[in-house]
Parts: sequence; C-alpha cells; structure tokens
Amino acid sequence: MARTAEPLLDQVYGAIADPTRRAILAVLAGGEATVGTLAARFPISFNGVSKHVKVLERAGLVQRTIHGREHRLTLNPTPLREAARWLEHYRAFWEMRLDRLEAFLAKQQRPTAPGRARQTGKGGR
Amino acid sequence: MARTAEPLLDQVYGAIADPTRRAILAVLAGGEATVGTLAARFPISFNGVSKHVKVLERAGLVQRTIHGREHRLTLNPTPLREAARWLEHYRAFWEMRLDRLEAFLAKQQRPTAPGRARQTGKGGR
DNA sequence: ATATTACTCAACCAAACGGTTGAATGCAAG
DNA sequence: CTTGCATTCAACCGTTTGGTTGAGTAATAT
Repeated sequence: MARTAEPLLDQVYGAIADPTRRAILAVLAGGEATVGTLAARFPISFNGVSKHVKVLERAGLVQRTIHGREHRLTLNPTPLREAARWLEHYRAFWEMRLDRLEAFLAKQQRPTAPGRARQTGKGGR
Repeated sequence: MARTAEPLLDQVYGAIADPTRRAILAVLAGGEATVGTLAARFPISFNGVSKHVKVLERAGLVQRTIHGREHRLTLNPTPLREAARWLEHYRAFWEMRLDRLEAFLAKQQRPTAPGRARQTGKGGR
C-alpha cells in the first residue's frame, strides 16, 4: 500500500537534509567542478568536502569522471526528480485529505438536525 | 543567492529521510491517531514511535492535541509544501542548466552549416 | 483508593554523522 | 627519480540518531 521502504529516497532526502550538501549542489549547478575547487569555497577541510561529495554520489545526485589526477563532478538531477515527485504527490494527497476533513467538520458544526453536539474537554498546558 | 541555510528545510528533509517516519506520516494521512494506535502498527517499541513522532513534531509536520490522557496527532502538510517548493524549484533550475549545457555541446559537435567551422584544435582525450 | 492506561522523561547503547588529521595512492612535471 | 599536486583511505573524536528499557506522571476505570 504505502510503499515506504524506498532506499533511494532515504539517500536523497538524507543527502539534501544537510545545508553544506545543498550548497555543494548549488555550486555544482553552476557547472562542473573538481573536489579541490569545490573545497576552496567552503569553510571546512578538503577531506570534509570529499566526504560530503561521496554522500551525494551515493545518493546519485553527483557523478564523477576521473581526468588524470583530478575528479570532475557534475550534477545529476534525476534522483531529485524522483524525490520531488514523491513529495509533491504526497503533499497533494495529504492536503486534499485535510481539506476534506475540514469541510466535514464545518458541515458537522452546523448540522441539519441539532441534538447531540457534544464538546470534548479541552485540556492542555 | 543560493539561500542554503534554512533550518526548517534541514528539519523537514531530515524527518522524511527516515522510512519509519514516512510510514508514520502515511498512517496519519488516513486520519488522526494517538501515539498508541500508531505504535501498534510498527515493529518497534512504543517509546521508539514516540521519539519519531517528536522528530516529526519538531519539523512541524505533525501537530499534537492532548485530550485527557491521550495525545491525538494530526498531519500538518504546510512545511511539506515549502520543502516541495524548494525541491521543485531547484530541480527545474538544475535541469534547465544541464539541458543548456547539453545543447551547447551538441552545437559544438556538429555546427549549423556544414562547410567550414573547423574545431579549435582542442584535443579530446 | 487502587489499578490500569497513555503517555513522557531519563539513561543507556551501538551505529552513523560531521568533522578533523595523518597516512597512502596515482598522476604530472622538473 | 624526485618533487608536488589532487585525491582517497583510515583512524579518531565528539555529537546525533534510532533503538531499547525502566521509572515517573497524569487521567481513567474498577
């Protein structure tokens, strides 16, 4: 039913949950870059960036082609498309559901025949 | 420009990166539930579910109203809307960028009018 | 009043994460 | 061959995470 064990989604959402990683993607959107030029733009160590790149790579969001001694990184938006589709689909479904509930409650509040409109004790703190 | 330090996005993407949490959201999409009824549907402990719910709550994805001794959880798709908007926006931008690059490369490879248009002597590899 | 139910909070654990430093590898030049 | 550059690998560290158990609290049921 609710196909909720999609490992690719885990990887992609996990990848873009980190602000540094989102920033790396943004830089890469401006064109291909090597790990070195990328690292120069960030306040963390070279190896730190290398690790982030590896995470993005595992999520399928960046691709690496080795040219001699440098690794050129390019963006691959395909998994992002999947992730966006999932999110959009569920968002729409959930919002529809909530809207229907709201409409139902509104109808309930002003019923045709009064008789048993009870209020549940509102607690809270 | 590349607004990449949005803590809410971190929370939301981090929340939906976990399959159990996505499953919880899916259950909640079917209507409100208490922590207990929720926990009964999952192979982990009650407290485990409780913790997941807390994460979702911190991301703003579920809301809790305390009715007596039970906590009723409802879905709040608003942050999901934000997240979907961000993802869709960036995805479109990145894909556009890549498409342009592709077009540029195609043009480079087979110029408009066959006849002259020699290559600049840039060796391949 | 006591027991039961519905939870949270606190402590703990192992694994993963984000980050560092210090090798080691592999390619390019002098 | 030696030096230097670009990069990964490996080890380590502190914090977060996903999970557990156990105790505590508040509301309901008996």
